[in-house]
Amino acid sequence: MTPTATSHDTVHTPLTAERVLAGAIELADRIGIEQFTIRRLATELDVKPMTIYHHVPSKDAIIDGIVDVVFGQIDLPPDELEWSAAIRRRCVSARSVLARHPWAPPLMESRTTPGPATLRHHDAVLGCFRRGGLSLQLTAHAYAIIDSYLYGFALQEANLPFHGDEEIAELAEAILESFPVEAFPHLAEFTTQHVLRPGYSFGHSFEFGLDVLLAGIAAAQQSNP
Amino acid sequence: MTPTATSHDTVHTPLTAERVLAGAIELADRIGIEQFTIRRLATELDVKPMTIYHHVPSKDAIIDGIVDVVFGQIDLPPDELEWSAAIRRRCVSARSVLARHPWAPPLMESRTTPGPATLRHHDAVLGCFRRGGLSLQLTAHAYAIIDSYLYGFALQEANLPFHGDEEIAELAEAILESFPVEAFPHLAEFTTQHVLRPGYSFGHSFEFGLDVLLAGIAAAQQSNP
DNA sequence: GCCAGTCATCGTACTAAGTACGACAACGAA
DNA sequence: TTCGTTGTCGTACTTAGTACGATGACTGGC
Repeated sequence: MTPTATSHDTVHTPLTAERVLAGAIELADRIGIEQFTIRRLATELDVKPMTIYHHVPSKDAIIDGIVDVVFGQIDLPPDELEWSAAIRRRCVSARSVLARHPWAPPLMESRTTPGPATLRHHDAVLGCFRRGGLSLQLTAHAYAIIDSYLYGFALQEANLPFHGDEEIAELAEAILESFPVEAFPHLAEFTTQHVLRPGYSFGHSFEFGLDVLLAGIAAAQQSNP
Repeated sequence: MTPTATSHDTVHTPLTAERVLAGAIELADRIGIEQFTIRRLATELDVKPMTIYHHVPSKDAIIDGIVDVVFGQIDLPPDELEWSAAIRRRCVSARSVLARHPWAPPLMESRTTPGPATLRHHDAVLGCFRRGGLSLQLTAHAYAIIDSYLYGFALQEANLPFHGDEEIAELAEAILESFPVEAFPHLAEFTTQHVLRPGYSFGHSFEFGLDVLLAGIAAAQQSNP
């Protein structure tokens, strides 16, 4: 580290809050939120740790910020579609966004200071239900159950400890070997006869459940006009 | 701190792994998982930090352990009930358990080394679906969507930043004041016309959504025998 | 072209937390 | 009594968040 800049270094454009957040997301995606530290982020951004604090006030503010960025990545329900189709689109988009950021699901609903993209997102979803003719009461139920399902599915999907057919087989065998088959017969059956069969994918259930919920909301709307 | 034991101290029964886990749950319930540290737990248990490591190998093992304890607190689906009623009971029980332990929802599905109560729980739920006559395929969908909904709801409920009518009003006003009403009209309407009305409770939506999902699964069972 | 002020960057250091290592004391069995 | 066993703890190392203040580069006004 000579005091004069090493000549081969490309001149860095000054760090900004946006670059900090973008780097934070990239790092969290790669190593997980547990391993995510200011020091590692600094290395990633090619600066020293304290430099980061000139652009964001704290690690917590970074978490707030990246959650808002993720909200911004989710497609809003398109105005031109009928409400249930629009919400469906938004949910499918959200699931794919949350799958790209496995650290996000537990955090999306835990921030007490929502950012602008978060507010815009909630406003758009509420507006979609209302334009579809749902009462405030039913809108509340609908939003609560749809998002519960969405975040819960994303949470489970993000925590699947495998990402391919080989890994799933390894893990399943490890768990199965940890207890006698007679102790948990249904778990053993389910694992060997279904999960380990080719073609199994947890994600296949997503649209099934989503459509059940949307149909249930639509039915409630009919029966209570 | 004289080296000889102060005479008025009641003699401590020796610490055990169970007492460590029980204390950990109590502490996490009280101060949250973020604030939960080995050092604080030691103070709580009236021992020094390193004593804890004679009964559990690491903080991570404590997390594994308390998650398993929480699984053990959830009622299993009763054998004598029809499958959907039995699953319903189990879900209602789970929701109330998870509400008592707000730190738990994000962790329940993220452990790679499930404990005995966790395995027993999953085995019982799978067995309930199978005894009800659901195919393995439908059982997989059913379990995935029911648990997504359950954990998602618990996650949202655990993260509600208010716990009474006054707090909710405070927070809502703080959020509403942070932006012009015209910017997010639906959010403003929803908050002032519904959330702030007496009698609103997020939790009221739980059984509505749960019943929609159970009915959807039953319908799928009929149409594909 | 010079200078003072501004601003991004960073070095140092403090505090909190997880936990490895080994000392020590209390207690039971030989 | 003695020795081993077992639970308890003191010390200390490492990693992490971040407060404080210094430093160097860059800028607008002269």
